[in-house]
Amino acid sequence: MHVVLAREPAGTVRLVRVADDGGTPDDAGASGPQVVAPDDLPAVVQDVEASSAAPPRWTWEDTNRWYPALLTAGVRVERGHDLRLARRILRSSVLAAGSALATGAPDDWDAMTPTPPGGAPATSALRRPQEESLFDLGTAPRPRAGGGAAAPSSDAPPDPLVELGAQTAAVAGSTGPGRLRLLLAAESAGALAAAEMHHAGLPWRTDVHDAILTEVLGPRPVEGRRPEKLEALAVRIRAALDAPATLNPDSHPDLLRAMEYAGVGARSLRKWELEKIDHPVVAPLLEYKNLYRLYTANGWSWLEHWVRDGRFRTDYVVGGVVTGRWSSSGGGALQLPRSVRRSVQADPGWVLVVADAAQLEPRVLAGLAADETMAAAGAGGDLYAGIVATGAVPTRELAKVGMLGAMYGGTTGASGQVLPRLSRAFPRAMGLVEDAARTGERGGVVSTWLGRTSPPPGQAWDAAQSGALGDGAAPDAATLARSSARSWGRFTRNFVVQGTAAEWALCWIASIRRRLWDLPAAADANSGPAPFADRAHLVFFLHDEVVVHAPAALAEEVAHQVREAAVEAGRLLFGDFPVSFPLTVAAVDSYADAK
DNA sequence: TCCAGGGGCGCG
DNA sequence: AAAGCGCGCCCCTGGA
Repeated sequence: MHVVLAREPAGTVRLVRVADDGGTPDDAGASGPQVVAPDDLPAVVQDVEASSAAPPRWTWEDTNRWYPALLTAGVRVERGHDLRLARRILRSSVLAAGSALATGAPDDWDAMTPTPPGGAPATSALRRPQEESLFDLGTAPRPRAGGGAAAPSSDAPPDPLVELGAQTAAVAGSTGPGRLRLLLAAESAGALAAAEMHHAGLPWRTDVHDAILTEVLGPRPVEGRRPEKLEALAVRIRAALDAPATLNPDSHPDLLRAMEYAGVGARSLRKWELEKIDHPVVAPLLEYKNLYRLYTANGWSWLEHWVRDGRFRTDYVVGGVVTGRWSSSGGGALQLPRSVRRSVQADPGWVLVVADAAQLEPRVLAGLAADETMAAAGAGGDLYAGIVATGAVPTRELAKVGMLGAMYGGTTGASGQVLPRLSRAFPRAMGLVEDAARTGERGGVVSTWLGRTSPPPGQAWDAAQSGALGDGAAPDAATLARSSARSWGRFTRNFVVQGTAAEWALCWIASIRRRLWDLPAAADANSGPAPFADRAHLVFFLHDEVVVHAPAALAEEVAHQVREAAVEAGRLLFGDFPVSFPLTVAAVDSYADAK
């Protein structure tokens, strides 16, 4: 059953129960719309959640518009339906292509911008790029505006009841109602998990982070100056180039000019290119770039702006990537460099259970393509070793680069060379990605296993294709057409794999959060705010990897549940097809100690 | 003074 | 242009 939350003009909230088939629920009893004041909502939600035989699907226009305030009040819900996310999927899915929802003109739902966690409406005008540069006032990655359990804003979207009806009809009339239902449920569960992870935050030891920075960069400098290790390297760079003290190593044009003058022979400042060059400037320059990156991206300024009260919080953007992966906004949460992961530490008496899915994408491809040979190669735990064991390729490294090339569209080097052998050994899996590539090259769309569909190429792509037509077309027009066609083919090739892997990961995380909630609360443990203060809970999610913060006594049980969740995710997607999804799981004090 | 874009690198 | 997918975010530059 759905419980739809609708904001009324008076500021009150109306709860309307809707059966899963779109009708009126037959457990009439207490049903009928219920109107509550916003302040009373958490208690009402809690009550419904506790008294229902099967937990209802809380249905709202945007999870972040409602759920953060519930969490702040200590209320957690089991299931949700995020209308905004669901609509985005249904509008473009080929499975629901004929539905009224998909064929209708764009409306306010399509124009909706996601609400950041904390509930404040997104006011894009407030978001401005950085206004200070590194050495005048110090880097300032800007935290989001907002925060606090703001009342839902007044720019109400159209009626959520109407929208739910349209979505239910679109799914029911689709060519894959089961798949779409699972996809929408998983996407919505992801939205709940994302809000919960924002609420809980990732445990972050400021003192440990500071110690790392001080060791690598030297003490924190006063504003406007480089850290001493960086400054020393700048001096060495200038010396190696015989350049004046005015040479600013942060200025690429300056640096390239000085390097050209010194006869270094580099065309760019990319790391891989510098590494090929034999010149005294290379070593200090590479080290400078390395430390500079740490200083600017994850230095003291980052720490000040993104870590509060021992927790790092980012805005997870569910479905922020076209393929269905999440992105994040704030703090570069999905790019935390290994060098600072030591700072992620469990609270005293707690542990971090870190799990990642081994070779997720090729395994997903095996399931997608129903390639039993490839699935069997993965049965032993190391898919690449399994591929070697079939005799398809001689080494694990070749198996790995070959599979990556197949999924990304690589054609050159070792990965291109082993492709024919992989195609012979695994015709179904290789055939599936090849078909996806051909479809993209023609300008077509492809879909993930559960029905998320790729966007069609844009106007520039169309123009490039038609530009190559006709006798008068310039030769480079044909080149452009071919290269953009191939490029789009690489995108669609990867879309089916990356997107289905994201679906597996959503099912995994959905299962994990449900299982964790079923574990016993720890009587004497206290970590962070309710409702997770005494319970194991998710604190980080990175495409194919999760971190759970758990009372130490529950470490083994959590690890077990995380593994069971992976099995469940595999079943949800691929039923009895014998593809396995093994995990690497570690219970550690510090994130740096995993794997 | 503002801001889009280039170059670069972190993560999966 | 590394050899190919998907991102966020840093700095600086240079034109408006």
